[in-house]
Amino acid sequence: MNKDLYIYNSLTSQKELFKETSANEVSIYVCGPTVYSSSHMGHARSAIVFDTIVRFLKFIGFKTNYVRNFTDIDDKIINRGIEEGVRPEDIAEKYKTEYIEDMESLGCLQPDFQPSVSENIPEIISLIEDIIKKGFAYEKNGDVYFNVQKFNGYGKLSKQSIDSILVNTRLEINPNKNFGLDFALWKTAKENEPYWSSPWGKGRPGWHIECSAMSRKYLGENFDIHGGGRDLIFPHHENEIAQSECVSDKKFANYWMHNGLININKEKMSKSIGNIINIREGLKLWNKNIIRTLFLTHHYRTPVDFSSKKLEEIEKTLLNTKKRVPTNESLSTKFKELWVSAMLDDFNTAKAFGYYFKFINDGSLSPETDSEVSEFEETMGISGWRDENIQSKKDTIVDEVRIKQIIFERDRARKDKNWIKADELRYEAEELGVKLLDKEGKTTWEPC
RNA sequence: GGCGGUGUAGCCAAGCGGUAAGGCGAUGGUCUGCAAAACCAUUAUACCCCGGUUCGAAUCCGGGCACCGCCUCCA
Repeated sequence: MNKDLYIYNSLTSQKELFKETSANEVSIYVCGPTVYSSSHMGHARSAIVFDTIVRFLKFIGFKTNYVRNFTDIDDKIINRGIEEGVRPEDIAEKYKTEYIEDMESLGCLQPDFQPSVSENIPEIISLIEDIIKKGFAYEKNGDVYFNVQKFNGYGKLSKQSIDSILVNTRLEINPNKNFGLDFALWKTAKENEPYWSSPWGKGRPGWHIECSAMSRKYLGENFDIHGGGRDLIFPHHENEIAQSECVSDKKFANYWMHNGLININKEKMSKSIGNIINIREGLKLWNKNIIRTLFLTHHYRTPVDFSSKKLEEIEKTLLNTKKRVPTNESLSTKFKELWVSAMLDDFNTAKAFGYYFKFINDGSLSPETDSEVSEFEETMGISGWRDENIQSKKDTIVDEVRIKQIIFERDRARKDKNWIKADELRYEAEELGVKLLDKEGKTTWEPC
């Protein structure tokens, strides 16, 4: 079987043959959440995509060093704390715990490391000192800023020149900055804000520097894969590159992977529009296998429309697949070969799922005698789903006593071959929101 | 405006130079009093438009049109 793995690299805008820096190991850093509110479907997609990628890398024999951070020091957390009259660290702790629980509910394996900014302040300060020493940053009134113009490759990830960014960016007016695009590595604490002591006074890290510091700490100055949502390309990842490479003089991440974003009913999901779907709310309605399958039947780089119509379709697909658990003895050795080769081509889960459905619906797989199906399901993180009740929960309130009465009456009518009466009773049940099912001489019902 | 991306059946979605995966839906059939379920079968000479390269293009190149994202906090 061909073992070459190709990855689309956002930095070069093309698929490249993957070559690990350390034999048979993959180091991967994925940007995690800023913990100031409940995590949403966007976090879910990113986590599921990279969870599946890591599972697959393991499956083909790599050892993985997978790091996903928590940004637990941030203006938004502080603001939230002020709003709620709670200490910022309590806000962060609450949503960190929630996030970990949510990821587990979604069937995502824990990363090898889940560091937080608050635990890495010394590393951050030391990195900022290195940047200043190299002449790429300057201190002004207790703030430290990165000198964007000094860094040669600035804009290489987002494919923009400093000039074009300058023209097209709304810049905050900040007298401490030498240049509009310079960004903060360290910010002076205002009154009542949490702070850490530093060579530049009491303050806290800026956004971006934490990922440079933590990836350096856990994976080294040069590592294999850096991932995150598309929306992080600029400025977050662009700034990470600048901060890291100016110090190390090495390439930061070899491969940049960016997952596509979520739309809700064809509209962009965003904080400003306010159409965020929380993971917890989603999981009340949709089983994790349905959510995973929705995401994984799309290529990770394309947008996904998250709608109940779509989810219902996936539910039906999965239900059908579940019913068609193959029992025959035919062996289709091609299945594994095909889905693995799809995955080797830039983690094409959508194509892999196509083979999965095809082979199961053909009845040409037999999980009892062959581990191929479970191998696939394990890699996609939907293992064991056949044992679970994947049906969505419809909270229809029904009058069970009345339904039983209808069933009884209809049963009698059917024995009398009074089909007109029987049908009338069926319609009556439907009006009560219930569908009657005649199975093996017995009548059952389900909400419709 | 700058940069990036997308346009494939009713809907969703793979495909990335060799003659259109898969899912949902729909239609016909078997079965059932009727339904439902299940099973069988059918369901794009065709990939936004116009040119070009090629023996061959949904796939590459040029030019349009439409939609989306980033450029502001966001996964």
